[in-house]
Amino acid sequence: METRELRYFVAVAEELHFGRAAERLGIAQPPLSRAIKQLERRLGVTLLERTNRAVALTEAGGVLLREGRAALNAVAAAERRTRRAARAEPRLVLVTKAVASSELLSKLLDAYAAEPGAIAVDVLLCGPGEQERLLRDGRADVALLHLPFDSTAGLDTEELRTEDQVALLPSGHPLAARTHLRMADVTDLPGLPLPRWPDADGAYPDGPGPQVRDHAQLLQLIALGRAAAVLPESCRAYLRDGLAAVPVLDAPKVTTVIAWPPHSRSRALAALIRTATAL
Amino acid sequence: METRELRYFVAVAEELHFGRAAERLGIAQPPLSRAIKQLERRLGVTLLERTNRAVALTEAGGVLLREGRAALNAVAAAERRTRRAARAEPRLVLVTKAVASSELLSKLLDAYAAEPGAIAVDVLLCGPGEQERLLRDGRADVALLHLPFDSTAGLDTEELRTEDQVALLPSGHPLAARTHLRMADVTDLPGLPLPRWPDADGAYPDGPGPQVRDHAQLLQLIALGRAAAVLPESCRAYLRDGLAAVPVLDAPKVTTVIAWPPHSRSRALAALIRTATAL
DNA sequence: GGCCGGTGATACCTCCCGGGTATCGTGGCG
DNA sequence: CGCCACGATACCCGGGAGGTATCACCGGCC
Repeated sequence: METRELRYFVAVAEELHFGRAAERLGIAQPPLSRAIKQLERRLGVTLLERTNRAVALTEAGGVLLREGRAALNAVAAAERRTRRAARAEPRLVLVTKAVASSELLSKLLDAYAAEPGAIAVDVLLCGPGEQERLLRDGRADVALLHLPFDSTAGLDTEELRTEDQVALLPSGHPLAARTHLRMADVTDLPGLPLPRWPDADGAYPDGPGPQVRDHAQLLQLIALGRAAAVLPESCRAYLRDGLAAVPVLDAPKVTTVIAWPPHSRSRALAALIRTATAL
Repeated sequence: METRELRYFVAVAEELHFGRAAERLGIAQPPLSRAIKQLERRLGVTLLERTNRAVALTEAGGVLLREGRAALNAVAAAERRTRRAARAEPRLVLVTKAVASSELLSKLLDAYAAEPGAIAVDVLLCGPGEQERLLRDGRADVALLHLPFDSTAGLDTEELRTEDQVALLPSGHPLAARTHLRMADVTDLPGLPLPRWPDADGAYPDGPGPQVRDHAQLLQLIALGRAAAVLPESCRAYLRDGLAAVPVLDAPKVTTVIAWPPHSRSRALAALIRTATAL
């Protein structure tokens, strides 16, 4: 199976429309029809159910869509990492959520920079759930993830530290004076809904809370008395006027892990991971 | 990058010889030279250092070899899983080491078979270290692995149970009468070396011990007084005349995990995993 | 109910590129 | 010094990927 065939199939499977898929691929519709048919013949498998008005995935087609995307990611990652390896001065790309503990990160970067043979590290900040994709398709080398929120499926990881969570509230709020809270106290505050983050495809789930895209927005909304949030303890570093943090006793512990694609330990990456676990 | 180019490059990178690589690929040498050169031009990266007598990988070439193998595996897995998904009656393929605890496995298979909607499970036995490859290239759906021996890099896992290790000795051996042992007692027994297992590419590492390929061979060798081994406790199930098992107090605990490729949870696989964790 | 429009399939052409054979260039080695 | 091993180059051929034109099918609509 050639990657060209996979790209074509994934396009059709996503659009469920040969014409639009062909346009997206920058080719005409007939060659696309032919390519898909040839792919089906070579596999000996029907991937798409075509009625004259609609295209639908078969069971096997669904499998190939899922697996094909992963395979295309792997190919793209191979290409990107090869290109990057050839650059004159190698760099590491570390990706983490914008919300993450900047204190741990800066300690890590400082400690790594002090290592002999350390190379430059680019820090990439992204929204939640995006890190895994960036690692997978080769745009990033290593990530800081937060369990249990992020999935480590298909990655190698080392635990760095575990912390409790606190509720971030407007400082004037009655609960802000309490010494501790429970999840039940925070989940259903009148007028203070928990915010909604965009999911993998950039859409927001339904619900009451305000839509937020980054950490600054979130803090602003909380300070304005329009939202509350439960965040790892280290977010206390971001406390400022108008914000209060109160421990939430029964919130799940948050574990920060360093994660990297399996089998991709270059010397530089190995050194960074060693530094991180030694912190 | 097309999979054809990747296959060609991997062949050359492994052989470090255009002629042999071409032969392996079933094509002539000139088109192979051309294809590699074209790949290098398109990537803008020198992958191979050719002197007139020898071919060597560059840094970037090494990266592409590693990543390219992974990508080719992913493509092959997509193809195999699609073919399998199209078969009339779906089956699950479970792979485990031949050495593994047959008792846990048979409990798992029985429990799963009793589930509503259970499908047939093929059990594949293989040598150590082979499981990951089988999962990765789509020949298997799920594996039983043993930490810390097997790598779970790039797989999703759930822990099933943890057990101590015992030394398997010929029953006539002086140590066989002891109530317990330490690793130091076992690693350097005169005349009873630990066996050598083949590694990923089928070759045996250098060393004194006899070469073994499967569990039956190993037991036979131990019973014959030609080897000793340290194995998980559950291997007591295989004890027979001529064999004795003695606990090894400071041997690392062995954790059996069920592992599967990330993001590939079909309904049947999810049910099997649920059954396993509920055992 | 016949016509239209949207959609995928077919027919047919072109041209690129992947593959083959023959040969060259070069450096190591006897 | 000449042979040989090996990768590069030159050149040719055929298949197949891609394009255009058109067909076949069917749902909807007046």
